[in-house]
Amino acid sequence: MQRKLPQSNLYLREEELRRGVELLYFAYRDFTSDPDEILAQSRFGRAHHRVLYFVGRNPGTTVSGLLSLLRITKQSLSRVLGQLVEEGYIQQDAGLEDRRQRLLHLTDKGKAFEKELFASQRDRVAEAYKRAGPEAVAGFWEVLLNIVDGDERDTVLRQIEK
Amino acid sequence: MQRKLPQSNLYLREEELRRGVELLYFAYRDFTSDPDEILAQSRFGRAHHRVLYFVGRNPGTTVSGLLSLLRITKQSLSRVLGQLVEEGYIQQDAGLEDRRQRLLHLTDKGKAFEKELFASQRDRVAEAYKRAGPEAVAGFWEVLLNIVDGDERDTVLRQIEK
DNA sequence: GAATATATGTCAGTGTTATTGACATAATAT
DNA sequence: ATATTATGTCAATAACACTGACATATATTC
Repeated sequence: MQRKLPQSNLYLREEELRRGVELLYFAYRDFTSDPDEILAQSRFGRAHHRVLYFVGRNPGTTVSGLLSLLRITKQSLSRVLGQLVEEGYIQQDAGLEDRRQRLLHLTDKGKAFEKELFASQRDRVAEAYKRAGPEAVAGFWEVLLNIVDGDERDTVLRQIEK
Repeated sequence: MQRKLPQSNLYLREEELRRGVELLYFAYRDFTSDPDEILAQSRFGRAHHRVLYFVGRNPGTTVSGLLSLLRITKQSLSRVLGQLVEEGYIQQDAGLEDRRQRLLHLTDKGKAFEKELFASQRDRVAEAYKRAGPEAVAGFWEVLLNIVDGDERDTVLRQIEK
């Protein structure tokens, strides 16, 4: 746990906080540029990537499951998901117990594309982990998890522990 | 430095990499939602926030300085910057040595607004730092810096050490 | 069985942020 | 004088998100 800082260290504290804000901005900017380059060659964008990614990680999830995980509207998802289904990246099956539901799965084509997109980020993150070392990586996870909304941490933990 | 993992740990490694990808996604999503809420009450968006932020951090920077830091096009910046100047958040002065340049500064109004926007993220990040502790924070910085493009790390370091 | 709720889909309109390409102006450098 | 640089601007386009309204099929409840 962090020791209480004396008041006189408020200036230093602000610098540390701005450092976090800025590193998050720059890291996220570069981290998303890898898949963006691949996506630019197709008619897909970042939103399609997110859907492919989370359907891949949660096979059999439903439309509303995706909606609450991604926190976008049904109309936004509908366009993106519709294109992915139409072009054969995602397969929809009627729910077994509740036939109103659409259970979502990646097709082989979808799996291959997701793998390619993930690989571009995997290499960057793996290299960063290697350079920073395992203890830094643990701190990286810890701080990021605490930046997530308090009432969403359980959802995120369930997701990353799959 | 990370020890070499045996081949049999490749599965674990992929889980660790996906954890980083997912935490970055969720943390960034919530981290940007704070200023977004404030911005939604004005006619400004996330792009305006970034310009306010980096002009505030680099008083006297030029248009091309901002362009290379933010990596957007002149046309995209032009619209956003123009609105901020017109509404009195940013002041432009002709360069002292090169009068073609526009040296950019926040006005008092701009400083106040930037402060309000930053406060919303500061509280979130400060709380996360406190919960995770100083060692985790150091790891958080280290990994994020290594996620940034190699050829941009110097630029980012110069920025965060201001 | 009828009424209500849920899961999903769809239509029309809007706004923000970004892009590219072309061209213009003013100031500096050669 | 000419070329280059820093900035600004116009027009067109695209991705991604939003709201509001309405439709359909299936489940649940009274």
